[in-house]
Formats: sequence, structure tokens, C-alpha cells
Amino acid sequence: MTRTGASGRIRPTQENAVHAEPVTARRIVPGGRDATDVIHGALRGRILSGDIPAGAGLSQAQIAKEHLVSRGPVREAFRLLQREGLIEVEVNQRARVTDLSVEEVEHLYALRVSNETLALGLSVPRFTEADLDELDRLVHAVAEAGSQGFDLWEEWHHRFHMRLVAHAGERMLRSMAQSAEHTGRYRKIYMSRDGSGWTLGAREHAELARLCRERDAAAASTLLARHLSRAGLALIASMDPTHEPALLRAAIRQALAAAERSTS
Amino acid sequence: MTRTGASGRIRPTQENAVHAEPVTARRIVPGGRDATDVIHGALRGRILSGDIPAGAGLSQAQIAKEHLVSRGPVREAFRLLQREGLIEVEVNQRARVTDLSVEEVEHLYALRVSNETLALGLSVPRFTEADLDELDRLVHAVAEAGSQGFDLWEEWHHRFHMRLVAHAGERMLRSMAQSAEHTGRYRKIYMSRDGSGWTLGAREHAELARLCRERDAAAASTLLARHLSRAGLALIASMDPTHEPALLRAAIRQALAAAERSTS
DNA sequence: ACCCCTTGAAGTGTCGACACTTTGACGGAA
DNA sequence: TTCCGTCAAAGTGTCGACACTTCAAGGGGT
Repeated sequence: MTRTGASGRIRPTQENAVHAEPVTARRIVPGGRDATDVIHGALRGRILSGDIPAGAGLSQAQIAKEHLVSRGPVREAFRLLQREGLIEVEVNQRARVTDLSVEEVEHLYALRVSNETLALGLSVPRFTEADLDELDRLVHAVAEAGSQGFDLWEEWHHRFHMRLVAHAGERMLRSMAQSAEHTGRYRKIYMSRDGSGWTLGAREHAELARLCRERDAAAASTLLARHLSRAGLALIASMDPTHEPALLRAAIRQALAAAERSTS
Repeated sequence: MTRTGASGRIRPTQENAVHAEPVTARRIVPGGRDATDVIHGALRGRILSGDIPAGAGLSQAQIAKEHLVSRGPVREAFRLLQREGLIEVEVNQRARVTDLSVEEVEHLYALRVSNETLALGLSVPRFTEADLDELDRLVHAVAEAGSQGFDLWEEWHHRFHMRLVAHAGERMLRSMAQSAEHTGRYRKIYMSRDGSGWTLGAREHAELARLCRERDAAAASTLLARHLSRAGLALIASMDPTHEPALLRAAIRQALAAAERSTS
């Protein structure tokens, strides 16, 4: 391979991307992507989509060969994935894709319910007209993407939910995005694709957008809490019907109590 | 420097640790620390303690020289710090220590209030006798450390709060620990060391431990919410008296409403 | 005086090489 | 047969080297 050299930003050669990551054309301008970012994104996508299953082992050498880079950037990408909780790394051993337990999925949803309802309460009074229009557009995009496979739907669905809490500040956003992505991974594996969940979700999305436009923070928060908790409880039940999601139920109670109180 | 070679776990040579990280003897056995971990820990400590101030630039080469390693491990440590939000990195430019805005501090506290009260509610019924004894011990340790400088106090204080929510699962714990550490950084800078905050905090810690022992989840959550929110509001006020912490107030309302409701 | 260009030092991204560890297969002893 | 030591292959942690980028200081032309 030709030496790319320093800051050796990866040239868009045909040979790269052996795994041909579709890479949904995110932010072209604001901040160059180095090899680490490319590999991190590729692996993250493959893990979250289930392409690389939980428990699988990842070898630095192999990933490096697949992407035609040396092991340096791969190691850095691994560290990012490790921090995100997507892989586990022991010194001198191959990295392994993490396998979330029912309990962890439950906790992830509890965090989502608690944080996203909170953030939504803050966001509603701050939405601009442009935000609200964007929300409506996303509602339609999600509905349309629903007929074109899970991955695309998940992508738009995720954007909708992130937009909903966009005014909560970058720090909270990152925290929430992380939980949301993790749950997405398991949704794909456990949820059936053609249940009533989709159409029901679509209706709730539209309703959420409407409540935001009416600046009804309490109602919107309540609906979001129900929306998330129903999805979470269904996912948990499909993973292990005997598991009793105490924390998630507590989070739901907390969110509903807060919304209810804010109306009075 | 002698070649350490592969898996080249850093030997405890005298020459290493130019910066003589005191490294509070954390987990000696479970998982060897490689160079990246050592450097990450050292830098994290120096940033959180304020030794390296916000806005400062960090050069890979310089850090590498200080720790007598090559730039490889330093780069990996930087990735970790970046993901934790402690430094910002642009391609081809030196890393810079992040400077949190009042708003971000507020959001961090909002997350803490929301998540930690939730987690405490789950933990209270699950505490073992050993847990409760450990809590009492930590209460005393915090009080004692209070007379020995901020850093030590912060260390024990942090452990107390983490113990309080220890039964919430590793995933939630990590999320909360991160918020807590960030806020700690700013507490050191902005809070006066010898105010009433310390003794007041100590009394509340003891009270919290007592409520846990009595398995009064609602009262404990309420107290924790007040404890955190008072600290947060004071810190925010000292950073920028004109800032109105809407989100934090919302989080407090949410937490209190949830606790109140769970009693009825 | 001002502006542009060169230039060199400091710094970054990446690579290939080397020392060491882990793993699993093989073969001999019990 | 089962168990344990041997040993090569695969894999990991780290290093020094090189290509490239950034940035600020200086010098020449206008």
C-alpha cells in the first residue's frame, strides 16, 4: 500500500472500504474525518445493526487489513467503542462485542425515559418555527422509511427523537443518543418487523409533533414517557418474559408524576 | 529508554511517572493497566483537579515525553478523554481542555438529580447489611477527609455518592460517575473551601445513610434531590448569578414529584 | 507603511517493525 | 483414555520513523 503519511487523511480510493459502509453522508464539511473516525463509524454501524453479533471477537489485525490501514487507527477506534460500551477489551486479549443483559436494556430505557422527558420539557418552550416544521418533516420521513426496511426506519426514527430534545444542549444530547443507539441495536434483533408497533408509533410521533406546536409541554412529556415505556416494556418482555422491570417502572412513574404536577 | 516491547506493560521503574501521579491505589488486581490507562488516569486527574486549567493546550509529543512513552498510548488516552468530554480535538491541531459553560454545568446537575434519585429509589430496597455499614463508614471518611484538603474530600465524597446508587447496574453507574466528576472539577474552582457547605453536607450524608437503613426510599430520594440541587444551584450562582437554571429546576421538580407520589 | 510569500519549527496522522503474551493443537507420559 | 508440557501461530502493546499540516516569524516587493 502506498504510504499515506501524516495526518494522512484517507484518500477516497476505491480500494478502501472493503466493507463498503454506505455511510449516510453525514456532515461532509465540519471537521475532517481521519482513519480512526472512519473505522469507528464503520464498526459502530456494523455492531448496532447486528451485522457483527454480540459476543463476536474483533481482532485489530483483521480489522486493519479489511480497511487497508495499520493497527494504530484501529486501536484508537477500539478505545472509542470501548467507551461507548459496544465492545469489551481486556489487556492482551481480543476485543469482544458486548452482550447486553435484559437488565441493562431496562436501565438504558429507564435513563431514556427519565432524561428525554426532562429534556423535552425544556425544549418545548424553546422550539422555533423552523424546529416545528422540521419535526413535521421527520414524522413523515419516519413513516415513509417504515416501508423500506428496519435500518432506514431506525435512522430516521433516531433523528426524530434527537430533534425532539435538540434544545437540551450538546452534553445531554450525547448522553441520550448513546442510550438510544444501544436500545436500537436490540430492537432490531428482538422486535418483529411487521407488528402493530410501527403504525402505532407513527401516530404517536404525529401527536408528539402536534403537542410541541401547541407548546403543551406537560402533555408532550406524558406522551413521550408512554411512547418510550411501551417500546421498552415490549422489548424487555420479548427478551425475557419473566423479568420484572422495576427500575423502568419507577422511571415511568417519575416522569408521569412530574408532568402531571407541572400542569396543576 | 529501554524497549518495553509488546504488551509492554509499563514496568514500575523509578523513571516513569515524571509527574508522580499519586494514583490512589485503585484496583490493583482486576485488569492490568497498560500505558494508555496510566496516562489517561494521570491526565484525567490533573484536569479534574484543575492542575491543567480549562483552555490549556495539550501536545501529544509533550505528554509522551513527560511519561517516557511514545505517542501511541498518548493518542489513545486522548481519545478516551475526548469521549469523556474533558478535551476537544480537531484534526491536525493540538487538543484543548474543555471549558464548561454555566449551562453545561447546569445540565450536568440536572442529569445527576434526575438519574441519581431514580437510581437511589431502586437501590434502597436492595441494600445489604454490608452496604449499609459501608455507607456509614463512608460518611465518617468524608467528614474526616474534610479537614485534609479539597482533593481528598472530593475523592471520598464521590465514593459515597457512587455507593449510594451502587445497585443501579454498571451502565447507569458509569453515566452518573461521569456527570459527577465533571461537576467536581468546577466545584473545586468556584466553591470556597471553608463555607457552611461542608458541615451541612456532612449532616445530610449521615441523614441519607440513616434513611437508607430505614428503607425509606421516598424520603431518601427527596433528601438526595435537595442535597444535589442545593449544591448545584450554589455552584451555578457562583459561576454566573444572572443565569436562570430552568432545566435544573425542572429536574428538581421532577424528582420531588416522583418521591412524593411514591409515598401516597 | 503594508501585504504577500517563503520558511522553518512544532505538531499531527500513519506506518512497519519488534518484543512479548495468549491460545490452541500436537504429542508423549501416566 | 486422560492429563500435562511443548511449541508455533495469531494477536497484542509499544516504539521510532516518515509524510504531511499548521502557524507564526521573518523578508522581499510594492
